[in-house]
Amino acid sequence: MSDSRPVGRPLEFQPDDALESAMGLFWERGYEATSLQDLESTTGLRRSSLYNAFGSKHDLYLRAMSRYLDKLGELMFTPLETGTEGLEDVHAFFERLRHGIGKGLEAPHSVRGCMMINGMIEFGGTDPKLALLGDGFCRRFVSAMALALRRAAELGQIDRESIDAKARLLLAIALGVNVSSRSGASAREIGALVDAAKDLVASWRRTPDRAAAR
Amino acid sequence: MSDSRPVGRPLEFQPDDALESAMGLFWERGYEATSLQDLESTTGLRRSSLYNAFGSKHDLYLRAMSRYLDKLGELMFTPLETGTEGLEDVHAFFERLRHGIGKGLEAPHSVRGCMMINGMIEFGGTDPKLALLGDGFCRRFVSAMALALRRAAELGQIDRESIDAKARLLLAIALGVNVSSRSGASAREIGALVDAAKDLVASWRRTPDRAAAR
DNA sequence: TGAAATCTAGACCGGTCGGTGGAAAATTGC
DNA sequence: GCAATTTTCCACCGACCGGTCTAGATTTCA
Repeated sequence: MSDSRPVGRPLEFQPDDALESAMGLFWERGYEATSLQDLESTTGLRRSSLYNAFGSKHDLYLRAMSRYLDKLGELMFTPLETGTEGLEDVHAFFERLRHGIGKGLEAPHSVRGCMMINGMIEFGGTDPKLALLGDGFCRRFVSAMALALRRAAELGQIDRESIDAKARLLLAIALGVNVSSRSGASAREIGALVDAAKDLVASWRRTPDRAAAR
Repeated sequence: MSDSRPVGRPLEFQPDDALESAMGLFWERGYEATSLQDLESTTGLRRSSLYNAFGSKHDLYLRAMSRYLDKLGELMFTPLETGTEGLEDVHAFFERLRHGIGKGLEAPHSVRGCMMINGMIEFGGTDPKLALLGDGFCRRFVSAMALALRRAAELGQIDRESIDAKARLLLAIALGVNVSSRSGASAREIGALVDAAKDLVASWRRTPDRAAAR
């Protein structure tokens, strides 16, 4: 079971580090616009090392995307899934969205949007493996959000009806926020959008008896 | 003032036709993934003719995008701007969105999403001219939507408050719908999303006196 | 008919693309 | 030390990239 120490010359680099910087480049420029030469210079590795470690450019991209999704999931979705506060967890999610998907993912100065969304649009169903990742991403978003909303219903904060539809609507809004972000919207604009989303969520709140609906 | 008939050999093709098919290709594949060779074969023109008529690949792309925006504006935004029905116009907008942005723009079998959104994501602020087009697109969306909502307010259908925020939220949702569409969501899923958007709009309706808030 | 103007066909350009192969370097077990 | 193994370096590959150029075809005007 224990894998023996490999024989031969040892790697001179940390594959994880290389993957991390490759991820950053793909995230910023997309797949087609990133050349092997670009990857060489930002990872500091030669082509052969990259090939040896990851296979083709496309394989490397897929690996980078998976890594991105892992991080994203932990940062954005896990809290939604494990939270116990119902609506507060949903608000917290949008608060995280406001301050940038990049937080904790080492966001650069430039705005990159969400790497998964960028990839889905660039490939547009062309690449089955990427489409699968994209599908998983959307499903996880919806299920995590629905989970939090269902908990909110249990807590009596909102109605039990049409929770899935609500979750899907929030997915669409989050997608929209990311598109806006990537296309250069100001922090103010993104902030306003997040506020609107949170208002929407707040509007689902059951009124204790009759009071202000908003 | 009257431009005289040009001297020399006349064009053997309709520039508009070429632009139309180039638009279709860029729409489907994006900018980087579309080669001059691809453009030659789908337009049926040689490089020199394309260059003669449109300049560089990038110029051609920009022209194609402008054409797309013209059509899109007329099909999607003009009705919103000239409508007189308030909320009904907004519902009609989403109904148009449901049946595909491609309608009237000769949507192909495959799903292409919105060409402008695809472009904004692919370039991500890299290209100033495209960014300008994207900005104009978003602004027009928001202003047209706000116009319709303001008319709805005048008709007493909704409150006058936070109309701009509502319009921006609807933009985010529409962006999200297009992303979902491009990344291969089924017609059913898109339909559910549009339904949720319409429900949201409907929820803004002022209750005549007390009746159902939803 | 001929000069000027414009367009088309397609060969051609240097550069870059993603990817490969081979020799040298570095480590292992023996 | 030696064979085996693996990685690194870097030159090199054919293909294709966006873009240019020239020769010849086709038109208008005189």
